[in-house]
Amino acid sequence: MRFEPVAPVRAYERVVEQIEEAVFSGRLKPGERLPSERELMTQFGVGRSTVREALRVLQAAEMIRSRPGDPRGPEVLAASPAALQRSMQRLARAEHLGLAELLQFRMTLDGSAHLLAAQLRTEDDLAELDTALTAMRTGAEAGFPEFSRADVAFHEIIARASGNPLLVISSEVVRGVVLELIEDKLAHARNRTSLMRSWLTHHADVLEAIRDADGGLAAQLVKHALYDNYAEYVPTEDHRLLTPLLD
Amino acid sequence: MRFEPVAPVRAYERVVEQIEEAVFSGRLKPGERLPSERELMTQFGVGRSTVREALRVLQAAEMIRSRPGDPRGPEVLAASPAALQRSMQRLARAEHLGLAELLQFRMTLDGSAHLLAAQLRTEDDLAELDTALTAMRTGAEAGFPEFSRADVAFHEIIARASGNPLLVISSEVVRGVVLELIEDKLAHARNRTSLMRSWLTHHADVLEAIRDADGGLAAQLVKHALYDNYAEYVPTEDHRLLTPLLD
DNA sequence: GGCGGTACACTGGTCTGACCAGTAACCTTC
DNA sequence: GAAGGTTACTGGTCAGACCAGTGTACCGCC
Repeated sequence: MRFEPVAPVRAYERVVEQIEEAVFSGRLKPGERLPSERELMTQFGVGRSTVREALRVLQAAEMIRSRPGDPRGPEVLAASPAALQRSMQRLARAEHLGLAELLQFRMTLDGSAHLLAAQLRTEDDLAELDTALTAMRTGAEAGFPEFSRADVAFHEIIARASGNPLLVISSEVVRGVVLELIEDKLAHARNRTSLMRSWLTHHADVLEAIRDADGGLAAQLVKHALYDNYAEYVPTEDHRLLTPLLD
Repeated sequence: MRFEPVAPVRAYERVVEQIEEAVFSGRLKPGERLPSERELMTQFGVGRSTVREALRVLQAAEMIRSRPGDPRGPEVLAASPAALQRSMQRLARAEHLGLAELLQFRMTLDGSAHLLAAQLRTEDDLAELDTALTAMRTGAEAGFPEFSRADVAFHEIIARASGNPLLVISSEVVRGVVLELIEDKLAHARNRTSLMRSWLTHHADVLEAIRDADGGLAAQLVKHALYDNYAEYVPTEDHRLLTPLLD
């Protein structure tokens, strides 16, 4: 017979639990409001500092948002990958994750997303991808930020067509972390224009493959595209991490 | 010319930023201690409640841990995927992620990990996998928890051999979320023994494939193993999400 | 009656000061 | 030197206060 170590339960933790439970169970829907801190403090029977620490934790988890002066109280937020993204960013910084690892991971995720998307895509998805591609073409002339937005949209449609929200979120998260790592290198206009041109042709090919329901090809294309466009920023000794994914 | 929306910067946020920066830059290493709350409050020039809210945020991010009474102060923790796991768990609950999506994601991750591991594995990795497999054999007779531990170790060695910490962490996280979802269904001893037997033979095959550096085969095997063992818990209408990954 | 502006009640953010239970190191005692 | 008690400090919690800011209801003006 073995015993478990006991950990004292803090008051603010129990407050967090109750509010969390209310949100997860659906009793509190996004957009609805929590009672004010002073009201919560009487309902929970704790001091205001305890309530506030609980709200801070929930706010760090991106579950609520409070604004001073708003008489309606703290707002319950819709679930978002923002907290996940922050956790991953912190981990990437703390573990000193290199571009190679991130790129490897993104090639994996995007490859699978494309594979699945090619086999599960509907006609609506194809139409959306068409409009996203033309948006990229016009965006390329308007400037890098516009192009980038259209590019993100294209990727997101594919990830969504894969039927897996986790793929959508993870690619988005990793994409953000990667861009944060190399954004200074992308600052030069020369790199940008060649990058945009390259991505445009690649995306057209990918769309073709997805239309043909050729998942293997689509996955190949996107992995090669990522490699071709970003490998130059990866230390040469790390290339061996990437190449196995290309066959 | 466009303007950015301004958001007031809270005092506790600036405290968080400074401590975070000290940890990320390496000035504060894991195991080291922060000054006490009362000391921090004079150093930052803020009240104790502000310091405490900042520490709460950092604690929610799994960066520090504080224990009442410890005169050495709050402890700086090593980077861990715990926060990531919590974020993903919350997201899974809030988005009502089903077993199908989670399993699809895990098949993707583990497949890639096996593919990479087969091509990048060293002799040491193979030796470790050998011992892990025998540990599973003996663990299977000792009981489910022991077996489960050895099983996790096996997966972790493979993930580590893939050279990608993100794969290690993500599989671990998703694995945890999946198990939480079906743990009640695994409670029956009958299910457990057949599960253990099934995993043992599968793992032996996988080890073979990895030894032969046949990444494609290893990936196939693990995806099929996951499908065979868990698909029964997936609603039939969601099977179409999984099957495209099996070819 | 419609419309602007103002007053007010209330919000969250922060600070101060206090008390408690618990820890770990020190210091006594044998 | 070991055992046990003392003590100075820790984090957890509460109470009460002040401030800048917000949304609304009200009121006077046109």
